[in-house]
Amino acid sequence: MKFNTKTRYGLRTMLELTLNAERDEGTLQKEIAENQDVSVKYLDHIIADLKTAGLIVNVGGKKSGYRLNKPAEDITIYDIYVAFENELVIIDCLHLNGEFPRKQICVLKEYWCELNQSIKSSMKSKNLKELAQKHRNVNKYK
Amino acid sequence: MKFNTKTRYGLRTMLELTLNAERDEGTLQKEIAENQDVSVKYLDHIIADLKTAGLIVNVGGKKSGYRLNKPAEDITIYDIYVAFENELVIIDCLHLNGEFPRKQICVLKEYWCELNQSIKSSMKSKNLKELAQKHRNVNKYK
DNA sequence: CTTTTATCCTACTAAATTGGTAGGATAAGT
DNA sequence: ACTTATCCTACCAATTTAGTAGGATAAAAG
Repeated sequence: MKFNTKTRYGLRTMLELTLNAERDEGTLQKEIAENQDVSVKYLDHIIADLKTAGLIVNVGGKKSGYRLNKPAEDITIYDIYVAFENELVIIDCLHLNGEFPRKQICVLKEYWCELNQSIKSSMKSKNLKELAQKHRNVNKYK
Repeated sequence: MKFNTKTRYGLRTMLELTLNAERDEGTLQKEIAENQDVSVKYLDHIIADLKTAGLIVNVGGKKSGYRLNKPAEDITIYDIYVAFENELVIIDCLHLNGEFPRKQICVLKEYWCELNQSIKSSMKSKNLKELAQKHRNVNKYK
């Protein structure tokens, strides 16, 4: 029961882009790799996933680099999670409908469903803007 | 981000023992295996873990079999989870204190911590007695 | 007291997943 | 023309998962 490193690095990447959002240039892959202490090569995959999910874009030309593809307050932790995994499904059989072969399955399946929903909504309730604000606040006097 | 099958089978096993708690005999491994559609051999591991965790006991003698080792309302989903895994730690570095090498780590770590706590307390807030009652209620008129 | 049956315990394993690295093609800026 | 950044596909070692297998032990039944 763990989140994978892609999601974690992906979240860091997204937060970095959010913090850089106001500045003139976009953010280069190399820059992110250095700040987040991950190889450029591995970041390749992470950025590819974030792009595919439509969360970031690479604006070319002068002052090129990656930028968020929508306002930071419209990107939740769950959006970032889903960029790397499928929708959150904490036990495999959760999507199955219809027959319940085992006598206890109903009530337990219901429980897993509730937990699944609860985790999902926790992740949906936090967006990048909040995180960035909090970060700025924490680092204000340093 | 999934719960493993041991935890799922373990929970089913525990619920079955709860539902059988009032009857005279304990519950045999074989019986559980049949009801839960899992091999006796695999159940071996599951039961071993539950025993090690102190959640069940095997009472010998006449009317032998497994029983809960404490009242059903004192056993939570989280207790069962912990019988199969360690304490819930959704990202590896969560326990680290002290240095934060990356500039964003503070606020993100804080977020992961909160999520971790929230999942934990969801799991702690549901106990076997509630599940069993709900189950009985659902199956009342069948 | 022998046989059967249930539990206990250790070892093994095939398949899937994770966390990357490697190589090169492509494109674009200088 | 050269360099640098991105894009894209393939590969891989280590770990985890979801079991099976074999046999020792204990205890109940006949």
